[in-house]
Amino acid sequence: MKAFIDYILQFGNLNKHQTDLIVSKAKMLELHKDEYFSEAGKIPRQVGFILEGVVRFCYYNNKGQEITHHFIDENNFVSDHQKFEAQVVASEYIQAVTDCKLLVFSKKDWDDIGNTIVGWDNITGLIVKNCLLKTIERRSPLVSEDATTRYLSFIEHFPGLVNRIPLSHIASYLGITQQSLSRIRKNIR
Amino acid sequence: MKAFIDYILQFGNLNKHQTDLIVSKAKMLELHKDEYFSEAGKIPRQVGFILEGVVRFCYYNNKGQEITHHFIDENNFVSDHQKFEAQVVASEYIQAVTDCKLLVFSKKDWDDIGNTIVGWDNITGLIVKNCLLKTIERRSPLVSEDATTRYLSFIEHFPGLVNRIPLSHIASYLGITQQSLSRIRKNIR
DNA sequence: ATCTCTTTTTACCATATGGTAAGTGCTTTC
DNA sequence: GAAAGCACTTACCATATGGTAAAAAGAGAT
Repeated sequence: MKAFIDYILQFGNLNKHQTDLIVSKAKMLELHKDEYFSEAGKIPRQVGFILEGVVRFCYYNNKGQEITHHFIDENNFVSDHQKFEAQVVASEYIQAVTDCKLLVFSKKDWDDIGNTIVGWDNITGLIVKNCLLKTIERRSPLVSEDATTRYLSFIEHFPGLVNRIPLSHIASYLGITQQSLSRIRKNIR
Repeated sequence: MKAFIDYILQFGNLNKHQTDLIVSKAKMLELHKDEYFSEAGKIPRQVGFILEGVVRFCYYNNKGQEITHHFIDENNFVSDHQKFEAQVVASEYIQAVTDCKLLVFSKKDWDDIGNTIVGWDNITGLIVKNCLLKTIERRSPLVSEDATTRYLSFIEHFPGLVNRIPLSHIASYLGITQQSLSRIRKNIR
């Protein structure tokens, strides 16, 4: 819980009274491996903060292939945020890659916090911007890299995740086949 | 100028008095093809709004290759925004791909607007978020697509830009060689 | 018009990656 | 302990893309 508050305080100042309010709204949610946090075709009902575990964002392209385009691990927010804020149906899945423990906030509680704490919208705005920027910094360079470099970039950007995520998901994230990634792993060692 | 105000009003309400203030701070800037709007190693001094023309964001990778990772055209803001807000040196270039006309704001004028207009930070926050999201939506899918699909995606996401941007820049953006792109163009028609 | 410079297209071969298929190893279940 | 189910690795061949080089096509200047 401290990690959660610390995370938020990076983006703005809040007093004890305010952080207590936030914490009081948080519910605990456990997800088993492969369970969904939110699903395509459904309205995202909550914002989460990962205490333990890893989730991935994925969608299906027009060939029916499942594309993983983002991973999130401990001490980060997880949310299909545009869709959550607008309360409209999502077009992608957020799925637990490992068993997970999260703090979650319902839309109502999230809005309550915003209506009570002056400056909360500002803080969450900064957090969202920060997450989007990190996503771009990780994903965008892959476009111009070859498969081996992509894998090395992945290791650099997600240190500690390589051994916790199935090879097939990493390959999908990197835009290569799992056979290719397996071959690359062999060549590297 | 109307297009500029209309753009801003998409993200929040402002009265005539407020929009007049904003307009009064805007300076006109013309860039010739290939001139830089901001440069790696220098602090970005201004935020721009493109009235005419196209710019690109590019950097050099560790092999010395120039990588174009973003295009911006008419009626959009252009800014190395993180670096501009923090007033720290940039690590990439923003260059005019065609002759350009822009409205620009110095850091001081930009801050003045923020200190005068209540809610301005909120509006600019939404604009930045919106731009980042668009960037991700355009760039991220390329990772998992083959060269032909990338080119078709480009045409879809940047309609009207294909004929205004040199082939080499588009190829770089798509992470393929210009020879490959030329071959793909031939195969498509 | 001619020349120069830039941009785009072709060609040829080398190579990385994909597709299909099978094999290995690990974990779970009964 | 055998069977079954996953995850990962290998192998083989087909193919898309890269690298090098040259030719063709445009654009601009004198």
